[in-house]
Amino acid sequence: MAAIGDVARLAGVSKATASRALSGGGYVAEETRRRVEAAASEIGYIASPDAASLVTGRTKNIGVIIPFVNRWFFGEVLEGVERALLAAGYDLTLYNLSEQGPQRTRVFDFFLARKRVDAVIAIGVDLDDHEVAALERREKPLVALGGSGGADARLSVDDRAVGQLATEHLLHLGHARIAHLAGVGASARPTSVQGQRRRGHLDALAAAGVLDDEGPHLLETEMSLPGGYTGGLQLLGHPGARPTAVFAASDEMAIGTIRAAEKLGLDVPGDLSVIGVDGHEYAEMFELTTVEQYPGEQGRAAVDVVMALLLDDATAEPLPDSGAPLPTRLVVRATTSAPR
Amino acid sequence: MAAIGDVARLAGVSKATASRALSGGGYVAEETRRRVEAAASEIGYIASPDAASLVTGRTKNIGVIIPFVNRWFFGEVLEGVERALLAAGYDLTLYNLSEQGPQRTRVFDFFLARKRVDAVIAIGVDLDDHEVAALERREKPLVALGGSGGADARLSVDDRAVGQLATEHLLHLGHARIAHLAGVGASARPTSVQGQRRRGHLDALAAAGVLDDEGPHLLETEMSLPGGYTGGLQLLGHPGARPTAVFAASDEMAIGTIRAAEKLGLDVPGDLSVIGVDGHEYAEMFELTTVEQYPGEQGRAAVDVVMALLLDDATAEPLPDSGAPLPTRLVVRATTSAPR
DNA sequence: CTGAAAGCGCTTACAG
DNA sequence: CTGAAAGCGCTTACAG
Repeated sequence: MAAIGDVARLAGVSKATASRALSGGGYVAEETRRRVEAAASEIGYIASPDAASLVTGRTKNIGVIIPFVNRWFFGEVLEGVERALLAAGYDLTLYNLSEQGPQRTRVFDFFLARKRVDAVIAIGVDLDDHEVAALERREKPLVALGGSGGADARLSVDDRAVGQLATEHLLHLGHARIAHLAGVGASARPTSVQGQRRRGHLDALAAAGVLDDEGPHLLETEMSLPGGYTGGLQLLGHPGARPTAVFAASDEMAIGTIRAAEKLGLDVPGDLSVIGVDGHEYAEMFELTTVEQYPGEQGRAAVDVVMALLLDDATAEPLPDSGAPLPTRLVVRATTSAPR
Repeated sequence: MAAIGDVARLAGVSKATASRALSGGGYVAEETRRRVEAAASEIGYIASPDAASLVTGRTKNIGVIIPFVNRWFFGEVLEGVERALLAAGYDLTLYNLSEQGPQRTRVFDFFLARKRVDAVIAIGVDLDDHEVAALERREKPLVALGGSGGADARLSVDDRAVGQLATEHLLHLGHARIAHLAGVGASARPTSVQGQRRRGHLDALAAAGVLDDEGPHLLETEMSLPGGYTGGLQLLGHPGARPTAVFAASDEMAIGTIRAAEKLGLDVPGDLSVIGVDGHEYAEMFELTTVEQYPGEQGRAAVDVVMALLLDDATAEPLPDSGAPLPTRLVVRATTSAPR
């Protein structure tokens, strides 16, 4: 188990000098540095991160908490975060958080409370007060991507504007009976992603004065493809005034809705227009009109902010991207058209 | 920054006793233990894992290397691993490996080479000699789930049998012109998952004597839904003897193929039977016939093996599940039927 | 530019 | 059952 003492001996210097040559700053003669490096690589020396952390207080490790790994948006963000972290020489410790429950508290009170990470990135999680407090006590920077609850920095799409834009697109095409398939919790938690999208949808309807047509068609369901399928069946199978358009809160839901429409013998977009949100990798294949966002980029941006926070420490430097919402873009494809 | 010394002082014992009371084994009077625990929770003490690792050599941290996070199978496995690890009190450090390239070597030579993990779980990765050597040098247990290359233990589905079963199902229904949509690299790397599935497919055809019908219809493509879509278009759009059935190497490919068939105006299963592999969460919605496997369980099983390896150390205890292939099951739904 | 020494926060023989 | 001491492998003032 090669330790730094071995390297030092082989190079004929002290451990202090070996340490400085290998990692720390400090002056080291060029010639000495070369000798130390040669010695290190000769015996395959790699510093123990634990020992280094113990003295520097830095772990070079970032904790990432994320509610799903197997939803497109979250998976994309995670890959973006991982790539950026790796490039910066950081490890990523993953905490896949279930909705609620004892396992979740365990993560905050036990895992995250230990001093093993330099900072935490929370992706799309709604932090409650207890959780924020648990993190604050450890004085670790917390950067959030979407979600809600106290954080040192939060990157976020303007989900209300997204919802508004999606619905405006449908209104613009001439639709009046527009249903919204929202994520579970949209009305209960207005600050959540799904809540904001729903809010924007209602804003657009209200602004267009179509709200009272015959009351809004709103349904909450899992933000997944099967969720969109069963929700779509529900929305479209109901007798009476069928909506001519659906704004689904995610592309996965939108694709499920399209499938449901097909199942019921409805033509998309002839009988029903469908718009989603995300820019999912399947969107093109399904010719889905959607409001795109760029989760991979978002992950990278979150890492940039973390790195800035870790550097500046107390300094109140303006953070990269601070303030401005993350970019989104309406992409019109073939699942939306004027109503018949 | 509460340290164990503070706890000890508050409880009126030595650091050694405090340590024993809190974590280590060793005898501690019940009354003393209570006092120490009270003191610890009073000041919110949590042991520094780095300091503990330094002396015990155990990090309570497992490295997981995985090629994708955003493919259903891999996401499921990852969630299963994460849950099991969390339950065991272990952290999960994620290494999302790109196919090849400098970033990949960096993970093996730099990240994994450090002493930050107690063991490594490799999910669906084909390790080359250099990589295996890099891991062996660190004497960390390596357990593999699928994939290939040296490992201390490998859990695996019998992919050859899976391919055979899928094709036999189609043969049994009376199909003779059966195409196979294989994963990229299936013929180049016969030991890979996609290679084994292809092998099993060919076995079944050969056994049934239909191989020479007019030569096998084989196409390699990305093991994703868009991959299945473009592959399906290719396979089905070709003039001449169109296959009456397709065995797709994954459910995502199968769903893409179904979509392609619909696009071409073909009825499934009337004009084309489709079978996949996985038991994807979308399978039911698409009424997809498939050979199911259980990635969440597989992840959990891999963790069990790691824990056994970490416990037994040198002991050559028989590992849980050792030998037997992981379970799979043919689930017949509505995308396969007898040919017209 | 380099070395000796102290110390990061724990755990673990070793005595008692 | 408990305590004093050594040590895990580094890094960082402090002298020189």
